[in-house]
Amino acid sequence: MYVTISQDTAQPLFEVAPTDFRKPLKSLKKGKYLYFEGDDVTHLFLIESGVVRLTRVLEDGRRQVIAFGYPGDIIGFPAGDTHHTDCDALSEAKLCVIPRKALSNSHHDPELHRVLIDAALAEISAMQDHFMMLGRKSAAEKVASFLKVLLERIGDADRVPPIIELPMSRADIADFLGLTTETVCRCLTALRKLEIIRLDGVSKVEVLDPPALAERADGKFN
Amino acid sequence: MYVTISQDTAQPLFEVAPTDFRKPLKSLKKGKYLYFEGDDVTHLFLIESGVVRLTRVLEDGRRQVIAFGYPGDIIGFPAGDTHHTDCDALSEAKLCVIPRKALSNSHHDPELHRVLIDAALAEISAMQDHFMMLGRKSAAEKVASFLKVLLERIGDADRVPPIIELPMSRADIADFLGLTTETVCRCLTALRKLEIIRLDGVSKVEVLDPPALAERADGKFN
DNA sequence: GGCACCAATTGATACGTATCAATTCGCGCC
DNA sequence: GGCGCGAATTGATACGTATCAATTGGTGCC
Repeated sequence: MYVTISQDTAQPLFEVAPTDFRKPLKSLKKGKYLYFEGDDVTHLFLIESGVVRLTRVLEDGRRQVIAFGYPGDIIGFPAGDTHHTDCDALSEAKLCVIPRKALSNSHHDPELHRVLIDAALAEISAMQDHFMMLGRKSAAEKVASFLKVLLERIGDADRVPPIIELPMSRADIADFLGLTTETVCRCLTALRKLEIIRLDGVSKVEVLDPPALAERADGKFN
Repeated sequence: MYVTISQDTAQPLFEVAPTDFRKPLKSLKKGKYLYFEGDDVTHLFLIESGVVRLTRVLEDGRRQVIAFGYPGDIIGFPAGDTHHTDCDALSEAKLCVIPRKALSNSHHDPELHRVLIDAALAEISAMQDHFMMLGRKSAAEKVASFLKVLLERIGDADRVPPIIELPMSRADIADFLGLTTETVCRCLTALRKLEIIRLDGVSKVEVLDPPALAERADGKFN
Protein backbone atom coordinates (compact mmCIF):
# COMPACT_ATOMS: atom_id res chain seq x y z
CA MET A 1 0.00 0.00 0.00
CA TYR A 2 0.91 3.52 -0.31
CA VAL A 3 2.59 5.96 1.94
CA THR A 4 -0.09 7.92 3.74
CA ILE A 5 -0.84 9.34 7.14
CA SER A 6 -2.91 6.36 8.19
CA GLN A 7 -1.82 4.40 11.20
CA ASP A 8 -4.11 1.46 10.78
CA THR A 9 -4.31 0.82 7.07
CA ALA A 10 -0.63 0.04 6.85
CA GLN A 11 -1.05 -3.67 7.23
CA PRO A 12 0.54 -6.23 4.96
CA LEU A 13 -1.71 -7.17 2.09
CA PHE A 14 -0.91 -10.78 2.51
CA GLU A 15 1.54 -12.76 4.55
CA VAL A 16 2.66 -15.07 1.82
CA ALA A 17 2.70 -14.12 -1.81
CA PRO A 18 0.75 -16.52 -4.03
CA THR A 19 3.28 -18.86 -5.51
CA ASP A 20 2.75 -17.81 -9.10
CA PHE A 21 4.02 -14.32 -8.51
CA ARG A 22 6.95 -15.19 -6.41
CA LYS A 23 9.26 -14.87 -9.29
CA PRO A 24 10.17 -11.31 -10.28
CA LEU A 25 9.54 -11.04 -13.97
CA LYS A 26 10.52 -7.52 -14.68
CA SER A 27 13.28 -5.34 -13.40
CA LEU A 28 13.27 -1.61 -13.77
CA LYS A 29 16.39 0.49 -13.59
CA LYS A 30 16.54 3.67 -11.54
CA GLY A 31 15.02 6.54 -13.50
CA LYS A 32 13.33 4.30 -16.07
CA TYR A 33 9.61 4.54 -16.67
CA LEU A 34 7.30 1.57 -16.21
CA TYR A 35 4.39 3.30 -17.95
CA PHE A 36 3.06 6.73 -18.83
CA GLU A 37 -0.25 8.44 -18.36
CA GLY A 38 -2.50 7.43 -21.24
CA ASP A 39 -0.84 4.06 -21.88
CA ASP A 40 -3.12 1.07 -22.15
CA VAL A 41 -3.24 -1.04 -19.05
CA THR A 42 -2.16 -4.56 -19.90
CA HIS A 43 -0.67 -5.58 -16.58
CA LEU A 44 -0.61 -4.77 -12.92
CA PHE A 45 2.61 -4.97 -10.96
CA LEU A 46 3.48 -6.15 -7.50
CA ILE A 47 6.60 -4.44 -6.22
CA GLU A 48 9.13 -6.98 -4.97
CA SER A 49 11.95 -4.60 -4.24
CA GLY A 50 12.86 -0.98 -4.88
CA VAL A 51 10.72 2.14 -4.78
CA VAL A 52 8.66 3.63 -7.62
CA ARG A 53 7.02 6.98 -8.02
CA LEU A 54 3.53 7.65 -9.42
CA THR A 55 3.08 11.17 -10.74
CA ARG A 56 0.61 13.34 -12.61
CA VAL A 57 1.44 16.60 -14.30
CA LEU A 58 -0.71 19.57 -15.34
CA GLU A 59 -0.14 21.33 -18.66
CA ASP A 60 1.51 24.26 -16.91
CA GLY A 61 4.05 21.93 -15.29
CA ARG A 62 2.63 21.72 -11.82
CA ARG A 63 3.20 18.23 -10.60
CA GLN A 64 1.60 16.01 -8.00
CA VAL A 65 3.25 12.86 -6.74
CA ILE A 66 0.27 10.56 -6.28
CA ALA A 67 2.10 7.87 -4.35
CA PHE A 68 5.39 6.20 -3.65
CA GLY A 69 5.22 2.47 -4.28
CA TYR A 70 7.13 0.26 -1.84
CA PRO A 71 7.64 -3.51 -1.76
CA GLY A 72 4.29 -5.23 -1.25
CA ASP A 73 2.36 -2.52 -3.07
CA ILE A 74 0.38 -3.34 -6.17
CA ILE A 75 0.41 -0.61 -8.77
CA GLY A 76 -1.08 0.02 -12.17
CA PHE A 77 -4.81 -0.18 -11.48
CA PRO A 78 -6.58 0.98 -14.62
CA ALA A 79 -9.01 3.86 -14.88
CA GLY A 80 -11.14 2.87 -17.80
CA ASP A 81 -8.55 1.16 -19.96
CA THR A 82 -5.58 3.46 -19.45
CA HIS A 83 -3.03 4.50 -16.86
CA HIS A 84 -3.77 7.84 -15.30
CA THR A 85 -0.32 8.44 -13.86
CA ASP A 86 3.27 8.14 -14.96
CA CYS A 87 5.35 5.58 -13.10
CA ASP A 88 9.14 5.48 -12.80
CA ALA A 89 11.70 3.93 -10.51
CA LEU A 90 13.43 5.87 -7.73
CA SER A 91 15.74 2.94 -7.17
CA GLU A 92 16.45 -0.28 -8.97
CA ALA A 93 13.16 -2.19 -8.73
CA LYS A 94 11.95 -5.72 -9.26
CA LEU A 95 8.31 -6.28 -10.15
CA CYS A 96 5.98 -9.23 -10.47
CA VAL A 97 3.85 -8.90 -13.57
CA ILE A 98 0.18 -9.68 -13.13
CA PRO A 99 -2.10 -9.93 -16.16
CA ARG A 100 -4.83 -7.36 -16.07
CA LYS A 101 -7.61 -9.85 -16.49
CA ALA A 102 -6.78 -11.32 -13.10
CA LEU A 103 -8.53 -8.26 -11.74
CA SER A 104 -11.87 -8.79 -13.47
CA ASN A 105 -11.79 -12.56 -13.77
CA SER A 106 -11.80 -14.67 -10.63
CA HIS A 107 -12.11 -18.06 -12.29
CA HIS A 108 -8.50 -18.42 -13.21
CA ASP A 109 -6.97 -17.62 -9.85
CA PRO A 110 -9.44 -16.77 -7.10
CA GLU A 111 -6.73 -16.14 -4.55
CA LEU A 112 -4.93 -13.65 -6.77
CA HIS A 113 -8.23 -12.02 -7.60
CA ARG A 114 -8.97 -11.51 -3.92
CA VAL A 115 -5.53 -10.07 -3.31
CA LEU A 116 -5.98 -7.56 -6.11
CA ILE A 117 -9.37 -6.43 -4.84
CA ASP A 118 -8.04 -6.07 -1.33
CA ALA A 119 -5.16 -4.02 -2.71
CA ALA A 120 -7.55 -1.74 -4.58
CA LEU A 121 -9.65 -1.23 -1.46
CA ALA A 122 -6.57 -0.59 0.64
CA GLU A 123 -5.53 1.99 -1.90
CA ILE A 124 -8.87 3.77 -1.65
CA SER A 125 -8.53 3.89 2.10
CA ALA A 126 -4.96 5.12 1.95
CA MET A 127 -5.94 7.85 -0.48
CA GLN A 128 -8.68 9.01 1.87
CA ASP A 129 -6.07 9.40 4.57
CA HIS A 130 -3.96 11.38 2.20
CA PHE A 131 -6.88 13.75 1.52
CA MET A 132 -6.83 14.76 5.16
CA MET A 133 -3.09 15.30 4.89
CA LEU A 134 -3.30 17.47 1.78
CA GLY A 135 -6.39 19.39 2.73
CA ARG A 136 -6.15 19.97 6.41
CA LYS A 137 -2.61 19.62 7.75
CA SER A 138 0.07 22.27 8.16
CA ALA A 139 3.46 21.92 6.48
CA ALA A 140 5.09 20.78 9.72
CA GLU A 141 2.40 18.16 10.30
CA LYS A 142 2.68 16.93 6.72
CA VAL A 143 6.41 16.38 6.92
CA ALA A 144 6.17 14.75 10.34
CA SER A 145 3.35 12.52 9.09
CA PHE A 146 5.36 11.52 6.07
CA LEU A 147 8.35 10.50 8.16
CA LYS A 148 6.14 8.73 10.65
CA VAL A 149 4.49 6.60 7.98
CA LEU A 150 7.81 5.77 6.36
CA LEU A 151 9.17 4.81 9.76
CA GLU A 152 6.27 2.43 10.40
CA ARG A 153 6.32 1.08 6.91
CA ILE A 154 9.94 0.69 5.97
CA GLY A 155 11.98 1.96 8.88
CA ASP A 156 14.73 -0.32 10.12
CA ALA A 157 13.25 -0.93 13.55
CA ASP A 158 16.05 -3.19 14.72
CA ARG A 159 18.50 -0.37 14.57
CA VAL A 160 18.52 2.06 17.48
CA PRO A 161 17.74 4.77 16.73
CA PRO A 162 15.56 3.62 13.83
CA ILE A 163 16.59 4.93 10.46
CA ILE A 164 14.70 5.84 7.29
CA GLU A 165 16.14 5.82 3.79
CA LEU A 166 14.68 8.48 1.50
CA PRO A 167 15.16 7.41 -2.12
CA MET A 168 13.12 10.38 -3.33
CA SER A 169 14.29 13.98 -3.67
CA ARG A 170 13.06 16.87 -1.57
CA ALA A 171 11.11 17.98 -4.63
CA ASP A 172 9.35 14.61 -4.75
CA ILE A 173 8.40 14.89 -1.09
CA ALA A 174 7.18 18.43 -1.70
CA ASP A 175 5.07 17.36 -4.68
CA PHE A 176 3.65 14.51 -2.66
CA LEU A 177 2.68 16.75 0.27
CA GLY A 178 1.56 19.79 -1.69
CA LEU A 179 4.49 21.94 -0.54
CA THR A 180 7.68 23.42 -1.99
CA THR A 181 11.16 21.98 -1.59
CA GLU A 182 12.17 24.94 0.54
CA THR A 183 9.31 24.34 2.97
CA VAL A 184 10.14 20.64 3.23
CA CYS A 185 13.74 21.59 4.06
CA ARG A 186 12.67 24.07 6.70
CA CYS A 187 10.36 21.54 8.34
CA LEU A 188 13.13 18.93 8.40
CA THR A 189 15.49 21.48 9.88
CA ALA A 190 12.92 22.33 12.55
CA LEU A 191 12.58 18.64 13.50
CA ARG A 192 16.35 18.39 13.57
CA LYS A 193 16.71 21.38 15.89
CA LEU A 194 14.10 19.84 18.18
CA GLU A 195 16.31 16.73 18.21
CA ILE A 196 13.42 14.60 17.03
CA ILE A 197 15.37 13.53 13.96
CA ARG A 198 18.97 13.57 12.81
CA LEU A 199 20.03 13.82 9.19
CA ASP A 200 22.85 11.62 7.94
CA GLY A 201 23.54 13.03 4.49
CA VAL A 202 20.44 14.04 2.59
CA SER A 203 18.80 10.65 2.26
CA LYS A 204 19.11 9.06 5.68
CA VAL A 205 16.95 10.16 8.58
CA GLU A 206 17.48 8.83 12.07
CA VAL A 207 14.38 9.11 14.21
CA LEU A 208 15.70 10.00 17.63
CA ASP A 209 12.29 10.41 19.24
CA PRO A 210 9.49 8.48 17.49
CA PRO A 211 6.75 9.42 19.99
CA ALA A 212 7.55 13.11 19.55
CA LEU A 213 7.43 12.64 15.79
CA ALA A 214 3.99 11.04 16.08
CA GLU A 215 2.76 13.95 18.19
CA ARG A 216 3.98 16.47 15.62
CA ALA A 217 2.27 14.46 12.90
CA ASP A 218 -1.04 14.81 14.67
CA GLY A 219 -0.63 18.50 15.40
CA LYS A 220 -0.28 18.14 19.15
CA PHE A 221 2.14 21.07 19.07
CA ASN A 222 2.46 24.38 17.20
CA MET B 1 -12.41 7.74 17.45
CA TYR B 2 -16.03 8.54 16.78
CA VAL B 3 -16.84 4.88 16.61
CA THR B 4 -20.50 5.05 17.36
CA ILE B 5 -23.37 2.96 16.21
CA SER B 6 -26.13 5.28 15.21
CA GLN B 7 -29.75 4.54 15.70
CA ASP B 8 -30.02 4.53 11.95
CA THR B 9 -27.42 1.88 11.38
CA ALA B 10 -28.60 -0.09 14.38
CA GLN B 11 -31.85 -0.64 12.55
CA PRO B 12 -31.98 -3.38 9.96
CA LEU B 13 -30.46 -1.94 6.85
CA PHE B 14 -32.78 -3.73 4.54
CA GLU B 15 -36.07 -5.50 4.88
CA VAL B 16 -35.98 -7.42 1.65
CA ALA B 17 -33.32 -9.85 0.48
CA PRO B 18 -31.20 -7.69 -1.82
CA THR B 19 -31.04 -9.98 -4.80
CA ASP B 20 -32.28 -7.31 -7.14
CA PHE B 21 -29.86 -4.47 -6.68
CA ARG B 22 -31.70 -2.26 -9.11
CA LYS B 23 -34.59 -1.77 -6.77
CA PRO B 24 -34.15 0.98 -4.16
CA LEU B 25 -34.34 -0.74 -0.84
CA LYS B 26 -33.35 1.92 1.61
CA SER B 27 -34.25 5.53 1.91
CA LEU B 28 -32.28 7.95 3.99
CA LYS B 29 -33.72 11.18 5.29
CA LYS B 30 -31.82 14.41 5.01
CA GLY B 31 -29.30 14.71 7.83
CA LYS B 32 -29.49 11.04 8.79
CA TYR B 33 -26.36 8.93 8.88
CA LEU B 34 -25.96 5.81 6.77
CA TYR B 35 -22.88 4.70 8.67
CA PHE B 36 -20.06 5.97 10.83
CA GLU B 37 -16.32 5.57 10.75
CA GLY B 38 -15.45 2.31 12.45
CA ASP B 39 -18.74 0.57 11.69
CA ASP B 40 -18.48 -2.89 10.21
CA VAL B 41 -19.03 -2.99 6.48
CA THR B 42 -21.94 -5.28 5.75
CA HIS B 43 -23.21 -3.67 2.58
CA LEU B 44 -22.31 -1.35 -0.23
CA PHE B 45 -24.79 1.16 -1.56
CA LEU B 46 -25.66 2.39 -5.01
CA ILE B 47 -27.11 5.86 -4.88
CA GLU B 48 -30.38 6.01 -6.79
CA SER B 49 -31.34 9.56 -5.91
CA GLY B 50 -30.25 12.28 -3.52
CA VAL B 51 -26.79 13.35 -2.42
CA VAL B 52 -24.71 11.98 0.44
CA ARG B 53 -21.59 13.25 2.13
CA LEU B 54 -18.54 11.20 3.14
CA THR B 55 -16.47 12.81 5.89
CA ARG B 56 -13.54 12.14 8.15
CA VAL B 57 -12.69 14.06 11.28
CA LEU B 58 -9.44 14.48 13.22
CA GLU B 59 -9.44 14.47 17.03
CA ASP B 60 -8.98 18.22 17.11
CA GLY B 61 -12.11 18.73 15.02
CA ARG B 62 -10.53 19.44 11.65
CA ARG B 63 -12.76 17.88 9.06
CA GLN B 64 -12.24 16.68 5.53
CA VAL B 65 -15.13 15.96 3.21
CA ILE B 66 -13.81 12.95 1.29
CA ALA B 67 -16.49 12.93 -1.36
CA PHE B 68 -20.02 13.85 -2.27
CA GLY B 69 -22.00 10.86 -3.50
CA TYR B 70 -24.36 11.47 -6.40
CA PRO B 71 -26.82 9.15 -8.17
CA GLY B 72 -24.90 6.39 -9.90
CA ASP B 73 -22.09 6.42 -7.35
CA ILE B 74 -21.36 3.33 -5.30
CA ILE B 75 -20.30 4.05 -1.75
CA GLY B 76 -19.23 2.11 1.29
CA PHE B 77 -16.15 0.28 0.03
CA PRO B 78 -14.53 -1.31 3.04
CA ALA B 79 -11.01 -0.73 4.27
CA GLY B 80 -10.21 -3.92 6.06
CA ASP B 81 -13.60 -4.72 7.53
CA THR B 82 -14.74 -1.29 8.58
CA HIS B 83 -15.92 2.01 7.20
CA HIS B 84 -13.27 4.69 7.30
CA THR B 85 -15.61 7.63 6.81
CA ASP B 86 -18.90 8.84 8.15
CA CYS B 87 -21.73 9.04 5.63
CA ASP B 88 -24.87 11.13 5.89
CA ALA B 89 -27.50 12.47 3.53
CA LEU B 90 -27.49 16.07 2.27
CA SER B 91 -30.89 15.50 0.72
CA GLU B 92 -33.48 12.77 0.91
CA ALA B 93 -31.74 9.80 -0.69
CA LYS B 94 -32.71 6.42 -2.07
CA LEU B 95 -30.11 3.67 -2.07
CA CYS B 96 -29.78 0.20 -3.51
CA VAL B 97 -28.34 -2.15 -0.94
CA ILE B 98 -25.64 -4.49 -2.19
CA PRO B 99 -24.31 -7.28 0.00
CA ARG B 100 -20.67 -6.89 0.71
CA LYS B 101 -19.74 -10.34 -0.51
CA ALA B 102 -20.76 -9.38 -4.04
CA LEU B 103 -17.48 -7.51 -4.07
CA SER B 104 -15.23 -10.46 -3.31
CA ASN B 105 -17.33 -13.22 -4.78
CA SER B 106 -18.09 -13.26 -8.49
CA HIS B 107 -19.87 -16.61 -8.61
CA HIS B 108 -23.18 -15.36 -7.42
CA ASP B 109 -23.60 -12.41 -9.74
CA PRO B 110 -20.70 -11.85 -12.16
CA GLU B 111 -22.25 -8.75 -13.69
CA LEU B 112 -22.70 -7.07 -10.32
CA HIS B 113 -19.17 -8.06 -9.37
CA ARG B 114 -17.78 -6.40 -12.47
CA VAL B 115 -19.78 -3.24 -11.83
CA LEU B 116 -18.42 -3.01 -8.29
CA ILE B 117 -14.82 -3.45 -9.42
CA ASP B 118 -15.24 -0.83 -12.10
CA ALA B 119 -16.71 1.52 -9.53
CA ALA B 120 -13.76 0.97 -7.20
CA LEU B 121 -11.29 1.65 -10.01
CA ALA B 122 -13.20 4.75 -11.08
CA GLU B 123 -13.07 5.95 -7.51
CA ILE B 124 -9.29 5.52 -7.42
CA SER B 125 -8.97 7.57 -10.58
CA ALA B 126 -11.29 10.29 -9.31
CA MET B 127 -9.34 10.49 -6.07
CA GLN B 128 -6.09 10.95 -7.98
CA ASP B 129 -7.65 13.93 -9.72
CA HIS B 130 -8.65 15.28 -6.38
CA PHE B 131 -5.06 14.99 -5.13
CA MET B 132 -3.98 17.43 -7.79
CA MET B 133 -6.82 19.69 -6.75
CA LEU B 134 -5.95 19.64 -3.05
CA GLY B 135 -2.20 19.74 -3.43
CA ARG B 136 -1.52 22.00 -6.32
CA LYS B 137 -4.45 24.30 -7.14
CA SER B 138 -5.21 27.78 -5.86
CA ALA B 139 -8.44 28.57 -4.06
CA ALA B 140 -9.93 30.15 -7.19
CA GLU B 141 -9.01 27.12 -9.30
CA LYS B 142 -10.42 24.75 -6.70
CA VAL B 143 -13.79 26.46 -6.61
CA ALA B 144 -13.96 26.74 -10.40
CA SER B 145 -12.97 23.07 -10.74
CA PHE B 146 -15.63 22.07 -8.26
CA LEU B 147 -18.35 23.89 -10.17
CA LYS B 148 -17.07 22.56 -13.47
CA VAL B 149 -17.23 18.96 -12.29
CA LEU B 150 -20.70 19.43 -10.86
CA LEU B 151 -21.82 21.03 -14.11
CA GLU B 152 -20.57 18.10 -16.15
CA ARG B 153 -21.88 15.58 -13.72
CA ILE B 154 -25.27 16.82 -12.63
CA GLY B 155 -25.83 20.16 -14.32
CA ASP B 156 -29.14 20.59 -16.04
CA ALA B 157 -27.72 20.95 -19.54
CA ASP B 158 -31.09 21.40 -21.22
CA ARG B 159 -31.65 24.63 -19.41
CA VAL B 160 -29.92 27.71 -20.82
CA PRO B 161 -27.92 28.87 -18.99
CA PRO B 162 -27.18 25.55 -17.31
CA ILE B 163 -27.84 25.46 -13.60
CA ILE B 164 -26.28 23.62 -10.69
CA GLU B 165 -28.01 22.78 -7.43
CA LEU B 166 -25.74 22.81 -4.39
CA PRO B 167 -27.26 20.66 -1.66
CA MET B 168 -24.15 21.09 0.49
CA SER B 169 -23.25 24.10 2.63
CA ARG B 170 -20.33 26.42 1.96
CA ALA B 171 -18.58 24.75 4.89
CA ASP B 172 -18.96 21.38 3.16
CA ILE B 173 -17.47 22.76 -0.03
CA ALA B 174 -14.64 24.30 1.99
CA ASP B 175 -13.91 21.04 3.78
CA PHE B 176 -13.95 19.21 0.47
CA LEU B 177 -11.51 21.62 -1.16
CA GLY B 178 -9.25 22.24 1.81
CA LEU B 179 -10.35 25.88 2.24
CA THR B 180 -12.43 27.95 4.64
CA THR B 181 -16.06 28.98 4.11
CA GLU B 182 -14.97 32.60 3.76
CA THR B 183 -12.55 31.77 0.98
CA VAL B 184 -15.18 29.74 -0.86
CA CYS B 185 -17.54 32.71 -0.65
CA ARG B 186 -14.93 35.11 -1.95
CA CYS B 187 -14.13 32.85 -4.89
CA LEU B 188 -17.80 32.52 -5.76
CA THR B 189 -18.17 36.28 -5.54
CA ALA B 190 -15.20 36.72 -7.84
CA LEU B 191 -16.72 34.37 -10.44
CA ARG B 192 -20.00 36.25 -10.08
CA LYS B 193 -18.33 39.62 -10.66
CA LEU B 194 -16.65 38.21 -13.75
CA GLU B 195 -20.15 37.22 -14.92
CA ILE B 196 -19.05 33.61 -15.28
CA ILE B 197 -21.72 32.49 -12.83
CA ARG B 198 -24.87 33.91 -11.31
CA LEU B 199 -26.16 32.97 -7.87
CA ASP B 200 -29.87 32.36 -7.39
CA GLY B 201 -30.21 32.16 -3.63
CA VAL B 202 -27.38 30.33 -1.93
CA SER B 203 -27.90 26.91 -3.45
CA LYS B 204 -28.49 27.53 -7.14
CA VAL B 205 -25.63 28.47 -9.47
CA GLU B 206 -26.27 29.45 -13.06
CA VAL B 207 -23.22 28.96 -15.23
CA LEU B 208 -23.33 31.86 -17.64
CA ASP B 209 -20.02 31.04 -19.34
CA PRO B 210 -19.01 27.38 -19.08
CA PRO B 211 -15.85 27.74 -21.23
CA ALA B 212 -14.61 30.57 -19.02
CA LEU B 213 -15.33 28.43 -15.97
CA ALA B 214 -13.26 25.60 -17.45
CA GLU B 215 -10.35 27.96 -18.12
CA ARG B 216 -10.42 29.23 -14.54
CA ALA B 217 -10.49 25.63 -13.31
CA ASP B 218 -7.26 24.94 -15.18
CA GLY B 219 -5.56 28.11 -14.03
CA LYS B 220 -5.49 29.80 -17.40
CA PHE B 221 -6.11 33.13 -15.67
CA ASN B 222 -5.66 34.82 -12.27
C1' DG C 1 -46.04 38.41 8.56
C1' DG C 2 -42.52 39.24 11.69
C1' DC C 3 -39.11 37.32 14.77
C1' DA C 4 -35.06 34.41 15.67
C1' DC C 5 -31.31 32.02 14.41
C1' DC C 6 -27.94 30.05 11.60
C1' DA C 7 -25.61 30.41 7.08
C1' DA C 8 -23.49 33.31 3.92
C1' DT C 9 -21.11 37.30 2.76
C1' DT C 10 -18.00 41.09 3.26
C1' DG C 11 -14.19 43.49 5.51
C1' DA C 12 -9.64 44.14 8.08
C1' DT C 13 -5.70 41.99 9.57
C1' DA C 14 -2.44 38.16 10.74
C1' DC C 15 0.09 34.35 9.57
C1' DG C 16 1.94 30.52 6.92
C1' DT C 17 3.91 29.17 2.97
C1' DA C 18 5.53 30.46 -1.70
C1' DT C 19 8.75 32.92 -4.16
C1' DC C 20 13.10 34.81 -5.25
C1' DA C 21 17.89 34.85 -4.20
C1' DA C 22 22.23 33.36 -2.33
C1' DT C 23 25.20 29.93 -0.30
C1' DT C 24 26.47 25.43 0.91
C1' DC C 25 26.46 20.58 0.38
C1' DG C 26 27.17 16.16 -1.70
C1' DC C 27 28.25 13.20 -5.23
C1' DG C 28 29.95 11.67 -9.71
C1' DC C 29 33.72 12.12 -12.63
C1' DC C 30 38.14 13.01 -14.42
C1' DG D 1 41.84 14.52 -4.45
C1' DG D 2 39.95 18.40 -6.67
C1' DC D 3 36.42 20.06 -10.05
C1' DG D 4 31.76 20.92 -11.51
C1' DC D 5 27.06 20.81 -11.20
C1' DG D 6 22.61 19.86 -9.52
C1' DA D 7 20.30 19.31 -5.05
C1' DA D 8 19.66 20.97 -0.58
C1' DT D 9 19.66 24.50 2.67
C1' DT D 10 19.16 29.07 4.46
C1' DG D 11 17.61 33.84 4.17
C1' DA D 12 14.53 37.94 2.90
C1' DT D 13 10.32 39.23 1.21
C1' DA D 14 5.71 38.80 -1.10
C1' DC D 15 1.42 36.93 -1.47
C1' DG D 16 -2.54 33.98 -0.66
C1' DT D 17 -5.50 32.27 2.44
C1' DA D 18 -6.86 31.89 7.36
C1' DT D 19 -8.60 34.23 11.11
C1' DC D 20 -11.36 37.39 13.57
C1' DA D 21 -15.14 40.47 13.33
C1' DA D 22 -19.27 42.67 11.60
C1' DT D 23 -23.18 42.66 8.60
C1' DT D 24 -26.48 40.76 5.59
C1' DG D 25 -29.38 37.18 3.96
C1' DG D 26 -32.43 33.25 4.09
C1' DT D 27 -35.42 30.00 6.28
C1' DG D 28 -38.34 28.02 9.76
C1' DC D 29 -41.41 28.88 13.38
C1' DC D 30 -44.76 31.03 16.12
